Amino acid sequence: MSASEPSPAWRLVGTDGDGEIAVVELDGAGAEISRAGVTSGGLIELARTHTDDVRWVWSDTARWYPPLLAAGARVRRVHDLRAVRAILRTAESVPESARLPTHAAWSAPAAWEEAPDSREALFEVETIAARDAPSDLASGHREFAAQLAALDAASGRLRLLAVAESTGALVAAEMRAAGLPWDVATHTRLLDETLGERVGGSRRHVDAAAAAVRTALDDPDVALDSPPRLLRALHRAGLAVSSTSKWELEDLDHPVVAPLLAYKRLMRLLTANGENWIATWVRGGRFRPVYVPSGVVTGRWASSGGGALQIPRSLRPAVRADPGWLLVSADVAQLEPRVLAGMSRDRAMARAAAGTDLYAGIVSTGVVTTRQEAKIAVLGAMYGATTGDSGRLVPRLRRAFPAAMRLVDDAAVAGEEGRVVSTWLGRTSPSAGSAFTRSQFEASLDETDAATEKQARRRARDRGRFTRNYVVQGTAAEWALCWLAETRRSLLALTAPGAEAAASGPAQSGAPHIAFFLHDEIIVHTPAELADQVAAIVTDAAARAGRLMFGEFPIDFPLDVRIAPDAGKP
DNA sequence: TGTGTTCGCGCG
DNA sequence: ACCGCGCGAACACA
Repeated sequence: MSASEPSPAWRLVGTDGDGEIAVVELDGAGAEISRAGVTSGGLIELARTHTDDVRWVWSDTARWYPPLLAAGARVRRVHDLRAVRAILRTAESVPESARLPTHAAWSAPAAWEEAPDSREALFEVETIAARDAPSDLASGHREFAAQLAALDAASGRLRLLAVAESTGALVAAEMRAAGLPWDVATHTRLLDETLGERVGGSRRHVDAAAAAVRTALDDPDVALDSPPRLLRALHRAGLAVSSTSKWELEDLDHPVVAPLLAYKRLMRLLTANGENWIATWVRGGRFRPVYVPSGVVTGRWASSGGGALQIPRSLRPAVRADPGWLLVSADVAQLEPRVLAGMSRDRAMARAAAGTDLYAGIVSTGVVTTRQEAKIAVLGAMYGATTGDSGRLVPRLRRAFPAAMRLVDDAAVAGEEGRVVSTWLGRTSPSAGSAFTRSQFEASLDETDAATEKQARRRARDRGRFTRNYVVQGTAAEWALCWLAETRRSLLALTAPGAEAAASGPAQSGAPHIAFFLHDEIIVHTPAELADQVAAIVTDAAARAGRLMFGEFPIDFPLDVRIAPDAGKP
């Protein structure tokens, strides 16, 4: 948010009264400097030639950016009105006086206001909001002015979040346009190795596992794909299980266990990522999912189509660079406890995180004796575990890292009491739903019964675990967004010192591009000769993200970086 | 025949 | 059992 300058600070694009595209240059305060109508070709030309630091403003990146990308044009910086509005509408750090006005066209439908505890309603609203974000100039200008005022009145951290969120929207569109390089031959080979070769309409190893299950159960007709019928078959065989789930079967000592688990594993791969998946989702050597930035309430990304965020690790070798290109794969170890240390300013925890292995660092403080115990304790602290090994170990963590634990414990109490919580940069959790509120009210009445009280306590605990995890998962998502944005910025600077290079799309110009992003992991597809520089950029971006988020507080974000033709892990 | 729910499992 | 997701298959029901 720069001060008023003679040159334009913002470039608002939208449609005019006739549905034609117009571009308005705005000064730092958001006041109009000039206005011009353009054709769609003219807009592309504008994006190609204007590689300055003027920030584009538009209603929705998913609406405006794909055509530019298809024409090989990219923009450097953007303010995405839809994405920023979603943050500002609920952010606690925006004072009441600066809250966004409810414009009919932007606001959520009544269904959402009335049923805030319905995940389905939320999904509907987000879908409608994305489709219906008004793209006309007048709405955009009015909305932008309101957002600038709200951001001015909010914290600097929320302004950082608005920028990071908008940049994330750019990356999501760019990743879809570029696609993830996917080698069908490798994928097919992995399927053949794991599932066995095709026999008729089936697979050899799948058939063998199914036959072994039927033998072990002495039941030639057992239905393996129907949980209820399989459960009855297990009961007939004398197995005392309440479900057919993997974790329950693992503990049993019975000859059916091994082949049944194998069958489940193979069938999962076949149905989720078999030939059908390849035929549906891979075209021209690229997997192109739709990424949905902030599709998760915590601010994490979601995806739509092809299960982009659930690609099994066993198929990672099918992510394969083009000839002459390489993949730089980087992920950060134990991201969530590291951001917890940063946001709680817990110096003891930061010291434990100083090496590359936070869990080993915790062991060396003496609070637990093994790495596995450290891991279970930390995950339990962030998820709100109360029972088992995890619940038993958490109190030790509370003594060793009081500041960190107080932060998550406070978040849990807030949730149990029906309050909202916010991430480090200021994304605020959804408010308690009507079912929660009604339940707590009914339990508070004099004539309440034990069942109602029990139900209310359970709902309170459930919401407490959600808000406890929200602050950590959401802040981790913010760190990752900063990392992504810093990586993108440096990659652009690496290959686009002049206007010409920036004018070309990534694949056409031979420039490195972000090909995949998954919570705490980035994959860059790059010409081989630039791979070392890209690895340095990704590493440096992680350090920058840490400073953007937590200033000089000494918390490390060490990366595992791998340069290879494929994205498999050795 | 189509629609919505539940289970189970992949990812972090 | 302790957070957040997407997706496919089976199934209940219209």
